[in-house]
Amino acid sequence: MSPFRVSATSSSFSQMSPSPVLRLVRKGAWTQVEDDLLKRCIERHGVVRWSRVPQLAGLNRCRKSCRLRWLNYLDPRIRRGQFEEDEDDLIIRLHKLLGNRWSLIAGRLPGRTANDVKNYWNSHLSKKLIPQEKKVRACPCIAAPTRPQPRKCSIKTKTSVDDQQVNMSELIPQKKKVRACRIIAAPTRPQPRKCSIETKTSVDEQQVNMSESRPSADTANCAVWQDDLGNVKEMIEQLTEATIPSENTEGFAHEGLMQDGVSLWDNFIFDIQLSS
DNA sequence: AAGATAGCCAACCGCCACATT
DNA sequence: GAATGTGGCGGTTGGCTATCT
Repeated sequence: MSPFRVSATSSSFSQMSPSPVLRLVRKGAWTQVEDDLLKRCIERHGVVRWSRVPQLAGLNRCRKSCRLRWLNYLDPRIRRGQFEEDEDDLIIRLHKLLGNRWSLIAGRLPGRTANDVKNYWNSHLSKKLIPQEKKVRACPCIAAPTRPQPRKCSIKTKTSVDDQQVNMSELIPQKKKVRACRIIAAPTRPQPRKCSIETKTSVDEQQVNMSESRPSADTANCAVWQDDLGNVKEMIEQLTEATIPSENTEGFAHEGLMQDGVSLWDNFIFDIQLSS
């Protein structure tokens, strides 16, 4: 496969050249030279607008590629190497609470990136847990969706659509499918973004819609999970304090949970309170 | 030794929320 | 309010490597 592809996204045009001209953007594995250029650029300018980085660094890469490379590989704070047992344990427990919110989970693991955690989960931990999960699923009272799944609602058909998505599509008119899926998923997840007044309102609306569109059994399960989340902040603090020394979590890890001076956990709890 | 298969992981893609124009 | 730009996220892909037959 050629390392060059025609970028068809509008963002790729704008970030690479002032005029929206179709051009080739390099893709695929990064070379040492590219790494060096990107590193030097970040060292010199700091993390400025990612859209400017390719130009500043002299890289023929899109902004997303640069950002990803930095965040997942070049950032000196990244810890490489084997996951330790306590990290395994923490990931498993956090995943139980948060689902596939990899960035949040990674935020509690100093030096680990969301991509690392996700890959590690998919290749190691999920397999480890399959036998346990089967046991749980065998019990009808705790069956399947004890919590709504995080967003995964593209109209695009997939080969492996799980039962839940099928049910959902039956409940929701085709036209509203995409939006409605988000509505169902949203209140169950910590919102990593700033919580504006509009956002709060929309969460409230989401709640209403959720109760309209969800089958009663699911609603009951939702309620169970919300109860479960009642002490989530406390639980996670206990989890991380027990596993990761606090001085480690203060710096890198905690940064991941802060946005514009607002703790994501506070938003998370706020959203949970809204939805209960 | 060689081909097939499985596992890992870096990178890409599509989507979304928010900010700005 | 609509259009556009941007940053960020989770899911998925594809290439490389290790292991198996």
